[in-house]
Amino acid sequence: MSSKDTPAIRQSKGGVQSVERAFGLLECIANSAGSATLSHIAADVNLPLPTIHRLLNTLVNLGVVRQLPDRGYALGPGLVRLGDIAGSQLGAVARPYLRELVAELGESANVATMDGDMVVYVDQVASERQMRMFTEVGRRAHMHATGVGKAILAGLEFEQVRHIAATAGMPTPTEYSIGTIEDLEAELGRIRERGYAIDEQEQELGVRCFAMAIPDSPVPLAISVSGPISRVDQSFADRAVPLLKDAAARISAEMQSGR
Amino acid sequence: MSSKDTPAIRQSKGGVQSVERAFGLLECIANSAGSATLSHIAADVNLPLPTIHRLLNTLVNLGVVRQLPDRGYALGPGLVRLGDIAGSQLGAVARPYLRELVAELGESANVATMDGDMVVYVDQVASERQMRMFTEVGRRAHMHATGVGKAILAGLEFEQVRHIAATAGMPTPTEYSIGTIEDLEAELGRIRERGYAIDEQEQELGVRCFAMAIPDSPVPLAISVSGPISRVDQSFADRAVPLLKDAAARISAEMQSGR
DNA sequence: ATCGAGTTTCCGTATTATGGAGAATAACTT
DNA sequence: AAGTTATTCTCCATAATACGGAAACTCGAT
Repeated sequence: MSSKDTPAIRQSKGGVQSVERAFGLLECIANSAGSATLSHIAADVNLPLPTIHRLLNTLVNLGVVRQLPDRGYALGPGLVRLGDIAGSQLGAVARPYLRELVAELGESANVATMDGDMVVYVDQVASERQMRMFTEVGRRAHMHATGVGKAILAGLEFEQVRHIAATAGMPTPTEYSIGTIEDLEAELGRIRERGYAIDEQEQELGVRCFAMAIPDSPVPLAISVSGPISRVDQSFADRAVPLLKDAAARISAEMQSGR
Repeated sequence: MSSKDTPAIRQSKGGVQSVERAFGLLECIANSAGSATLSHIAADVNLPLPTIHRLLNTLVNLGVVRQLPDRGYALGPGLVRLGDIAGSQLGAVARPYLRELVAELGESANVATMDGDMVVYVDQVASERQMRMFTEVGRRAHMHATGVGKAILAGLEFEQVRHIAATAGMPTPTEYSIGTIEDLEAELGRIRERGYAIDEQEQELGVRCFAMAIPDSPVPLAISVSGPISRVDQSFADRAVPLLKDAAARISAEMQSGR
């Protein structure tokens, strides 16, 4: 999928164009699943070949792009590192609060963000229980089928929700999963009303999860606690929801204030 | 830990300095756990304030850096996205082969690359077993203490191995871990001889792992299968090693051909 | 061996990033 | 609260830097 509307490279005034161009190239390679040849890139971004070549060379030297033996270009391991750190730093703000949640509730707690049209878990504090939920950090999942995802979606315009559902699709991991855009819309309404999302065995059978979006977050962010339905019942919810709400508010405050 | 030897910003000739500087700043923020203020950054990289400011502004506009309300700077979600794509693209080539390995052997399989002086896991296919190994994608670990790390080291010059061990250090996570450069050298010899690496409870007690480097890879890459010692025994090895070898060869071939 | 698409190097030009000086804003002090 | 200092941000003349046209080169195909 080369691109939809040839975003070229956004040139905001006051910006350093070499840098903007460099990231334009990265973006372009990212969209060109796998490798991209020099001329293929040149077709996408509208720049003369020597310029692109010089820029790419610089990126290769930095380890951000790697050059394949067939001279194609691909994203390099340097980006993996930076992205990983970026993710963990996002999660770092929330971690102490997750710890509190786990300590008070005894079930695993997560933070996730939206990346593109999916949720990606950026941090988790696992419960000490023998049987516990655990979600790999970095794992990506469909938004409509997770508590955190639905919590984030509830804060978006429906137009955007529709677009996300369209591009990412709406698979149903379990028989309880939401499968249609209408059902999703209705569910998001309920979430907005009550202020938190419930994942009722929608992601995995036997697992219930309560999730809440972090208000006014610079990036979309949500936290959740989850565990087996046997333990995570109504009385659990009664204890969990106020704690979640409190944690979300404090995380929000801390992100606002910088840190 | 501001930095060890103030790497400043590496200025390789023929490179675009704005871009090199921009990544220098990202690197600097990455090292400054969490946020970094403008002047804090200025102390690390040796550049005048206005220059840094302009560069950071550009990065903020690109979504690669986010500015906190207290004017501090932190890595942004754009990097999470790029890093994630970079990782999945590295892993994408290997994933189908990992799937095969998991299907045939029933234990988790991983791909990792070397980034700087550590290994970073770029993809994993987890086994279906209840008790299973799992390694977060993006996780970094010391090279001498992991199967994949040792497999990669075995393909390097000893001078380089020595340098990596010196900069990264040689901690011993378990009593079986390799703790001295001499032992490591000897172990690498054995690995070269037999063609694959064994992690014998060196990373985590109770876990054994067989790893093999991908030959002639554009970036250092290795794959592994790992699981509890009870299941991952000699008869497992007999089945696993040929499969690993085959997978490594096919991944190598596919990476050579580009795409 | 010849061709041609794609890639890389060269180098004079002027566009682009630069950083000193200073205004504006926030933080700290009395 | 008002004064003081530290830090961040804006301007703009300067020249250093990135630019891109043209040409050399590499590789795969005929």
